[in-house]
Amino acid sequence: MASKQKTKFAVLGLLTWKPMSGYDIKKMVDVGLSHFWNENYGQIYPTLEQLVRDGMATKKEKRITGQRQRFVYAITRKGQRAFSDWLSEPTDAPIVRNELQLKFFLSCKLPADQSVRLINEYRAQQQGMLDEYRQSENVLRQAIRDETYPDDLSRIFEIANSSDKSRAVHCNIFLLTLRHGIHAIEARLAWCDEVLENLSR
Amino acid sequence: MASKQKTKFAVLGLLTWKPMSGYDIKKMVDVGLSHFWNENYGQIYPTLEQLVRDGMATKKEKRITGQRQRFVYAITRKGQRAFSDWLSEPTDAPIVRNELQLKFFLSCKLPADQSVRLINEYRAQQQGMLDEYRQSENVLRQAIRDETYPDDLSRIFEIANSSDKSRAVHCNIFLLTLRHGIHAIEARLAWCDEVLENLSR
DNA sequence: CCAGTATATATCAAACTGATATATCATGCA
DNA sequence: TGCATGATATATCAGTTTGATATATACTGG
Repeated sequence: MASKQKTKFAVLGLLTWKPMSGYDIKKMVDVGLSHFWNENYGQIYPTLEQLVRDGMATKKEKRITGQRQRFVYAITRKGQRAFSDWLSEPTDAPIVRNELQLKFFLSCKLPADQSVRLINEYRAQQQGMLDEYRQSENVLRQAIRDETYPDDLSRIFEIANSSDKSRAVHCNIFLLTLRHGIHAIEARLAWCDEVLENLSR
Repeated sequence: MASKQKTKFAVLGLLTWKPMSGYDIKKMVDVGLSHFWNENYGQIYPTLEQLVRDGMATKKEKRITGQRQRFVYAITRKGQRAFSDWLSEPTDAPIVRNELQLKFFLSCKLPADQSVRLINEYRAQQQGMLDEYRQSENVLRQAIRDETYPDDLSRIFEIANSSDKSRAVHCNIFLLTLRHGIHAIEARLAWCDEVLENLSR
């Protein structure tokens, strides 16, 4: 198999922001990238080891007194080059796995109320996600406008960086990618309405 | 591990339409479900065997003279029940892996023209897909309106079913799920414009 | 009659997933 | 003070999934 190893570049990319531990990386992905990406420990830790072996990252134990053992990884020049090369390579089209679409598609021979039920559940699920995203959006917009970084965000930025200027940049990129997620959900909701109308005819 | 085995239900669901071979199933997924699902032979053939072992499908060799060996699988009562049960179970939220979003996110510290280049490429890629989808949409809409099924579609429906009434139902479900894909792409294009505007400020 | 393509089944190493095991430190509260 | 709960942190692994490839037959046009 040709292998894609996107994880490698995701990790490398995050390390260009600042040195991190495997745990930090996981949290970063879960908090900030979850609507378009995911990684898991089973992938992160071996990748980190591999990066060290390939000379793309260095591993250092950071034991702050009275704190748990931490291994912090930093990107090397070679790693930066590999990351940069990857950015210029052709980008795969988005990959989607939508279980609802599958169920809906496969139910077309069944009574219509079955399909309506599926759509209504999907609608509710997506609306719930939209509410959450909108809340995050408001927090981010306010932070950017006021140049203040409330507790909700401090956690993320503690990891991501320190300086106020970096915070602004980070807030902005979080907001921009979140907007992608919001657009995607709104599209799904619009589709639900369209289908519901089609089914009621 | 708890195992998901969605493939099992995807296969079962397609077999509720009509008996098919592994090859048929793969083609069906590639042609009609590709914008929200994918399966591969490495998953389909073992799943088919497993379904037979579990008494959820039957395997029959259909050797039409002068044609290649074919194993056609049909769903059993037990299989139908399993499929029906799955439909009622909670549905996973859509899973997305968007490499462009990842690159864009990770590039926020680099010069803005890098980001602009990424977005422009994404835009072009998505616009290309939209053109294809729109073309399929037109074919499907025309087929439904005129109750005629042109060559483009005959291939799909040869697999999917025979009667004209079933064709209409199939055309409709293909159209409805295709609409989901179109909404999704339009949302991505709208996001591109939004970001481009943000970056130029 | 031959090359290229479509049909069709099958397999496998490599990669990925999600859950779990282990351990340390912080916090509140009874 | 002790003790449950939760956050921090690293690590592993069985079970799943992926994508590529091997094999073979039939069809199609030049």
